[in-house]
Amino acid sequence: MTTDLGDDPLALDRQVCFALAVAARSVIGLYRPLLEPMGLTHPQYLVMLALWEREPRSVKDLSTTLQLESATLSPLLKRLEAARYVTRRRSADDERLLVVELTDAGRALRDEAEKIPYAIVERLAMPVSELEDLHASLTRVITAATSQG
Amino acid sequence: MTTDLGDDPLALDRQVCFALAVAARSVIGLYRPLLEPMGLTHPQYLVMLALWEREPRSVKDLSTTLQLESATLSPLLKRLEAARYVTRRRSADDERLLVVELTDAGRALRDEAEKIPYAIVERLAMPVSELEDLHASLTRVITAATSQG
DNA sequence: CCTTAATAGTTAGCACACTAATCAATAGTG
DNA sequence: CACTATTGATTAGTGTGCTAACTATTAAGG
Repeated sequence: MTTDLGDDPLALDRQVCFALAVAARSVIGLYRPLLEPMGLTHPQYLVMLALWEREPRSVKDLSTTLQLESATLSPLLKRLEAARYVTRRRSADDERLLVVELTDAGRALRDEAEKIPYAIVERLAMPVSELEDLHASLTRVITAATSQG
Repeated sequence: MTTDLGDDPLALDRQVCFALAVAARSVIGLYRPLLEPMGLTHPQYLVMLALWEREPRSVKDLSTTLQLESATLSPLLKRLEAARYVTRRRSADDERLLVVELTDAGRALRDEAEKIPYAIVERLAMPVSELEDLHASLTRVITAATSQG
């Protein structure tokens, strides 16, 4: 028994993957002008969010938390280090681990960043409840897609 | 009056942008093993979907439809041409326009692609109704984010 | 111990995706 | 008709994001 996806399963305007890709790019585009004065890209912002929550963290820890390959994080973290927002050093306990820590400048950036979520919600001009519904729905998709892709 | 976003507006697990980015990457990752035997990446697949719907299309047309910059599409279309799935030629009416058309091989690929949506829905193991809700929700976000970002 | 396997990061290479700059063709205006 | 602005596409440069191959460290087994 196959699922019924209508007469044209390849119709572009029905593809969830297309809507996901466009929505992600659109929303990230909303962050661009807000992050640019802080000298951050969106993925760098996500790393900073993780570090503002808990610090220090290893690359492995960031990789698990942000669902990014260490191959992606490596150069990104080097750019954050060049921007003087983080430091990178090997752990004394386990020299395989690279420990990422915020600098004072990186910690100070948090105050500035506090404004961003409000600015985004304002620009989206959507009820917060609908954003919460969307978030819950996305979480279910992530679980489904990563459980045994 | 400011919107109430709770006690920590920067909490990673509440960021819709984070959920959007992870969901998009996760779902696109689901397509990878299905598209790889066809020699397509996910953005290339979206271009093919657009062309299977209507053909020929200019780069400008694809740019509007897929919400991608022509700077992104230019090299992508050259790769699709190298793979013998499309042809590229200047329009006779308006030589600014580059006309993209499917080859026979590109058109034939559609039969193979028909299976993909069903394979994805099966892998996601989510009710189609919930995917439809998500799609509607994403469409509203896209409208909100692109209306006057 | 010593070999072997597992783990953590880095590097290289490919493919988006964006901005900015450029170029050619067309459209609009005096 | 000539001048200018607009439009459509390409190129260059930066920054993800992936896989695969590699190095170094640690853990596990005989």
